[in-house]
Amino acid sequence: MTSDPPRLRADARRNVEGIRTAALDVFRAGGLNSPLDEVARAAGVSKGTIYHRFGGRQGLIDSVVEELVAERIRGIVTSVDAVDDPVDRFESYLRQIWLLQYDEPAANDVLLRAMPGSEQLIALCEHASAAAARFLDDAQATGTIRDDLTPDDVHLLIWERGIIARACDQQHRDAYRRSFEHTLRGLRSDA
Amino acid sequence: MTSDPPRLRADARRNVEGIRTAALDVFRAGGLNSPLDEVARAAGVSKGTIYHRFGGRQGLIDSVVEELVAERIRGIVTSVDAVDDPVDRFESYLRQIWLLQYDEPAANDVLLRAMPGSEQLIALCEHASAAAARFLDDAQATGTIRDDLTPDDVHLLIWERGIIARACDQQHRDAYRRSFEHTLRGLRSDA
DNA sequence: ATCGTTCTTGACCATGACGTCAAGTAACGC
DNA sequence: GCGTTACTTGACGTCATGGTCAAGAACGAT
Repeated sequence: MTSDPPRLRADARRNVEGIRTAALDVFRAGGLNSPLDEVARAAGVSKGTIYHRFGGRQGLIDSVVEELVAERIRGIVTSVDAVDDPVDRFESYLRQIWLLQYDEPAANDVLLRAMPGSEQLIALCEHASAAAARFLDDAQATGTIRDDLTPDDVHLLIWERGIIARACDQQHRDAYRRSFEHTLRGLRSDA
Repeated sequence: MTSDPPRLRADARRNVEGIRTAALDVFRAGGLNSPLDEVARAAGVSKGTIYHRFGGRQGLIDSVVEELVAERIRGIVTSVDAVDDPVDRFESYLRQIWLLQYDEPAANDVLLRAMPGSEQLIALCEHASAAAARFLDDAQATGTIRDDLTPDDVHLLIWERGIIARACDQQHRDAYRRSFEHTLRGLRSDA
């Protein structure tokens, strides 16, 4: 199972590992569009090696994205799942996703991107979407959250926050939070 | 007054005009970051001429920005000024600015940018900011708009919308409107 | 019509990214 | 140890942008 393809030579294996590690660091810090040269430098390897081993950016992303963000997103879903009040649950889901988008450019890229890649990622996104729809539904049932709100709206709100978060070097976290609280309030039913 | 600097040669005058016109078109369609080569092509002139005549992008912008957006922004302020109800006035100001940002990339760039330039532009922005502050204040006086809202918040809301509008090729106008209505609702006082 | 001056041109350099490949290097099997 | 083959390298090609400048073209004063 480790040696499906004939098995790599020792230096190759070493490099693959080094590159993955470097990619985790670099992508974590700068998002999935960080220059590959930077990853190469961080791995102490030449750009060519990355292309040779991973086929290019997409291959590299596929190979690390799971480890990069899956846990974070799944963590949010399960931790939010434990919240009792349906409205709190819905709102804290959004808050946490929004903050994740601000704090982790890579996760944001994943949430934003048209999801080019891996099976697991698609599953992950569906997991999150399904959870979001569930949270929304429960919250609407209490009458506190507007019932003209659709899962697509939620999607859109996340997308928009992602776009804003990408420009975050120009905005402080507090301002970011303050402003999404406005939006959040707007999702509640009218008096 | 027309001939403060010694007066240009005929071809130069012709080109300056052509470039300004082309810049209006190009910037209108693609925002203030459109490649200067595109402006040059549209003006039937070489890139060098633009640099020679306007000193670069900033100079060119300075020379057309007034004509490009001032009227739109002033128009919004005065038209909104005529609205009776203070809350309507405030909200329709935001709606109109936000739509302007969607519809006119160049205006959006002006609203977004740290305002590098011209005197008149600074005056224009202060005019708009002052109006916004006034609208906010009046609206808050009615008790319908949250009174913890500051002019800075309004600024921020406009900035954020601008960032989103920049990515608008990926979003329909209706979705854009729908989502800013959520935010708008969130600016009202709690029951 | 001529000539000095003003203007314009487009080829040129720079930057920063992606992506490729011939040639050199190092691991592995024997 | 040594040859074979897998691996790596880094120089190179490309594209899209911003920006410059010497040399040639156009103007207009005389």
